[in-house]
Amino acid sequence: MTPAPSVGRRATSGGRTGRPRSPEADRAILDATRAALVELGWGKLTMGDVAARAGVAKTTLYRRWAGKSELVVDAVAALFDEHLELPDRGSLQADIEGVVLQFAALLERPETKTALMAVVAESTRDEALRQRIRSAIVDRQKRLVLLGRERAQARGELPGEEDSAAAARNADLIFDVIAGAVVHRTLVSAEPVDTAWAREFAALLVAGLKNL
Amino acid sequence: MTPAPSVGRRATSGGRTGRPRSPEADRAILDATRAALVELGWGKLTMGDVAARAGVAKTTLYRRWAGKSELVVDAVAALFDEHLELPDRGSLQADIEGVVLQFAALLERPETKTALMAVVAESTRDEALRQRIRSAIVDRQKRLVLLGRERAQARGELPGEEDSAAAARNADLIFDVIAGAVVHRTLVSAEPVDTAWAREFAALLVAGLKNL
DNA sequence: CGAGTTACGCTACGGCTCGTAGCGTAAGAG
DNA sequence: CTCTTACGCTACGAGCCGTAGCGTAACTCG
Repeated sequence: MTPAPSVGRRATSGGRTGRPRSPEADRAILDATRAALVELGWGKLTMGDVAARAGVAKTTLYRRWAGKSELVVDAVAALFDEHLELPDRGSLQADIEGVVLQFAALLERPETKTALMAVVAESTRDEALRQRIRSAIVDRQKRLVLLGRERAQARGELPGEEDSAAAARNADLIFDVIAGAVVHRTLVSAEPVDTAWAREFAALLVAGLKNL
Repeated sequence: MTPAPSVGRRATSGGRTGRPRSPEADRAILDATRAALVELGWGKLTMGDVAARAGVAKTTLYRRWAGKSELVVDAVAALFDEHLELPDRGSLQADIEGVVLQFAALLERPETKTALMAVVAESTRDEALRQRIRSAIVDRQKRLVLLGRERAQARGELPGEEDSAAAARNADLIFDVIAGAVVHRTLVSAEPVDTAWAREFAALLVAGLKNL
């Protein structure tokens, strides 16, 4: 959980004087942002519109977020916080299917569908935004991959790694394969990620991992 | 090759009367679009700026393309036309490495890097744009996958498919895995796709395909 | 060659969004 | 009660959008 999505941070109850920022405003703004994404999509979403929906002055938005990209990242990051977990389903194959379906469920929401690619595109020219996306969204996803591999190794399905650098590289590879495939299927091919697809994909990946 | 990137088509030399559209203008506009993408990125690229660079009136752009998205799709599609091929490297593993490096080389160009994700994001709310991207870019990529699989089957590295519907599903799966992984590695993880990564990825995929 | 048709360049425009400044007011801390 | 910071509101210059209108250029057909 991000305690304060603001740009200039403050300790929540630590010494700082003056009027505190309204937490209700934060919630209202992020809710309004998600609603606007659903109705308008990334392209037609404007700061003024979000402010109006949230019942807040436009200047208040700019006091907390540098622009549309940062605002939207925080708005969708909250969804990732709420909906990402990895229950132990007993086998590597089943765990992968689970995480795939979970990624897909998030990506198929109209809010995230229209927003994620857009902010990533922006981030190719904005290193700070890239870092924000990484810490707010990407790293949270990657944790599931690391957890899944640990479990598989504990079950004896996968060998433990000798070299820790190679282990890290391998985790990055697996992460790019899983997340990339789901994203590409959903947004580029525009085909649904259903249980059948998840099963075939997981089978392919497990076969690869066990026979490397 | 797209003979005419215009919206309203005309037969090139067929009966139509009136002044023909200037092919030099087309080239100049698409060149200017790519140059503007390199310098400004998707977000700050404007139609007026492209028109000025191309030495063309802004109205001329709008006579041919409905908007920024369509223009950029055609501009980057030309790059895919020029740089996509699949020389036979003798093995499935080597062919995959080749196609991965080729995708990556395209994605790492500043023009495509900033533009591809952006237009895909737009396309989630614009079916016509989605089709344009599909026919101008995605289908061209997918051909390489189909070709690579045929070769592998001819070499005896992969079994021939029994069910043609299953074969098509499988090709889609492989395509999403390859393209998705490369895109995710390049744009989200922002790590380079070098020969080492390509080798590891190809090894993983080949192991999966052979042991399904 | 002349008439018809389409493309082009140019100018101008209303409309929208951006991001900021300035002001008076509200809400906590000491 | 005073200090400090957040808030709402208004207003603004700037930039871009997409289109209309006009005169001119290029090509086809009779």
